[in-house]
Amino acid sequence: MAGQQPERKRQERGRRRMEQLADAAAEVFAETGYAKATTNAIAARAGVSPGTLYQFFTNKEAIAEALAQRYRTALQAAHDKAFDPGFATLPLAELIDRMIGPMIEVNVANPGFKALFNAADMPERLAAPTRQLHQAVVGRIAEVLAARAPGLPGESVRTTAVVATQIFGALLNTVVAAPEREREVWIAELKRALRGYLEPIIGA
Amino acid sequence: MAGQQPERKRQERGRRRMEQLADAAAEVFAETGYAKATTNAIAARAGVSPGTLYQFFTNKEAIAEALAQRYRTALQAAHDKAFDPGFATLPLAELIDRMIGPMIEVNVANPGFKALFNAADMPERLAAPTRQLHQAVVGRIAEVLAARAPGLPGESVRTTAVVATQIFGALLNTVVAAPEREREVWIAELKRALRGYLEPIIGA
DNA sequence: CGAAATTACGAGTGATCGCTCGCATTTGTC
DNA sequence: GACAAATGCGAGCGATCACTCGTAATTTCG
Repeated sequence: MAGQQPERKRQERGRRRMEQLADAAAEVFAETGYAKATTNAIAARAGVSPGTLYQFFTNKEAIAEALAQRYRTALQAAHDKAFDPGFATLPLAELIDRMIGPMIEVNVANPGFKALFNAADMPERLAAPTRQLHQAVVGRIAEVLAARAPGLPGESVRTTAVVATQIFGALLNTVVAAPEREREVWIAELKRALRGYLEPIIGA
Repeated sequence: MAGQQPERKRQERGRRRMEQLADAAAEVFAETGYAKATTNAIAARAGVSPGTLYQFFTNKEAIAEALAQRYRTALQAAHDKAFDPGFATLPLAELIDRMIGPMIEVNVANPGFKALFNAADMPERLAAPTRQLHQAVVGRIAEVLAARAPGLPGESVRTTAVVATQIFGALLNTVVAAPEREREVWIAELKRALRGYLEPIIGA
C-alpha cells in the first residue's frame, strides 16, 4: 500500500547519521510525546541542521516509522525467545521466569517505546502494527494456557490471557521506570503477581 | 503562583455553555490527545464559534484545567467512599469489592480522563496534581495493608501497595473500554487478580 | 422601555513548525 | 586531479492553529 521511496544509495557516514537521528528522535519523542516533538528539535538533538534530517527521512512520520521498525524487530526477537516450545512442561513459576525475561530486556533497552506507540497522538498508521503484534502475543499466551489447563473453557482462556498481559504490561512500566538497582525487586513482584493470578486458574 | 483571573459574572446560559464546552473538550481530547486537539474543533463540537469559547476560557490549557478539576473532584469523592474505615475488618474479598466499586464507577463515568492526564503531551502543570492524588491513594492503600498485616516490613508494604494499584489501573482500562455487557466479566477478573496477588501476602 | 452587562459571532493576526531549496562541502571512483 | 554522487547547511516558505477584535444579538434589571 504505502510505497517505499526509491531510497538513494547511502554511504557509511549516511547510515551513521540515520542512527543518530533515530536515537535523537527516540529521546525527544519520549520527552514531549509525538505531536509536540518538533523536527527541528530532533535535528538539533542529533547535532545536525533541519535540512540534513530531511536528507534521510521524507517527513516526521518516517522518523517514527523507523523507530517502530526498530521496536517491532526487537519485540519479535524477544517473543521468539519467550515462546520457546521447550518451556511447555516447566512448572508455572519457572515458565513465567523464562517468558518475561526477554520481554523485560527488550523494553529496558528501548525505554519509552511502549508508551510512544500506545499514545493517542501517534498516527494510527504507526500505532496499528504494534497493536497487532500485541494481539498476537495474547493469542500465543492463550495457547500456552489452553495446553496447561485443558479443562478451561475457551472463553476463560482468552480472558485469562488478556488479563495476564495487562498485569505484565502495567508492571513492566514500573520495572522500566525504576532505577537499575531497584529493578530486581519489581521484577520479583511482577512474577509474584502473575503467579498469584494464574496459579488458582491453571495450577502450578 | 498562577493567579485566577477575576472571573466575570456568569449568567445561567453562560454556565451551561461552559459545561457544553467542557463536554466537547473531553470528547475531542479523548479522540486526538491534548496536543493534537484544536480549540476550533472543540468549539465546533460544542456548536459555538471560536470567539465564544474564549469568552469562557482564557486559553486551551484552561479548558483542560476545568476537566482536571472535574476529574479530581469526582476522584476525591470516590476515594472517600473507597476508604471507609468501616471496611477495616472485612474479609479480603469483600474489602476489594467495596474499595474498587467507587473507583470503577468514577472512571466509567469519565472515560478517557485517566489516559488524558497521564499522557506525555499534557502540560506538566495539569498532570502533576492528578499524579499527586494517585500517590496519596497508594499511601492510603499502604496504610490498609499495614493494618491487616502487622508483621510485613514497611518496605514490602509500600511495594505491595504500588503493585496493587498498578494491577488495578491496568485492568481498569480494560473495564472502562469494554462494552457495557462485558463489564461484569472483567470486573470479576480484576478482583480475582487482586485477590491472587494480595492473599499470599496479607492473608484473607 | 432603556442602559449596562453578558453572550455570540467569525474573519483575521501572529507565531510556530513541518518542510524546501539553493548552494557549499565531503567522499568515492577513475 | 577531475567529476559525480552523497552529505550538509540554514534561511525562509506555506500551512496550521491558538487566540483577538470589532461588532451584533440577547439577557438582566431599574
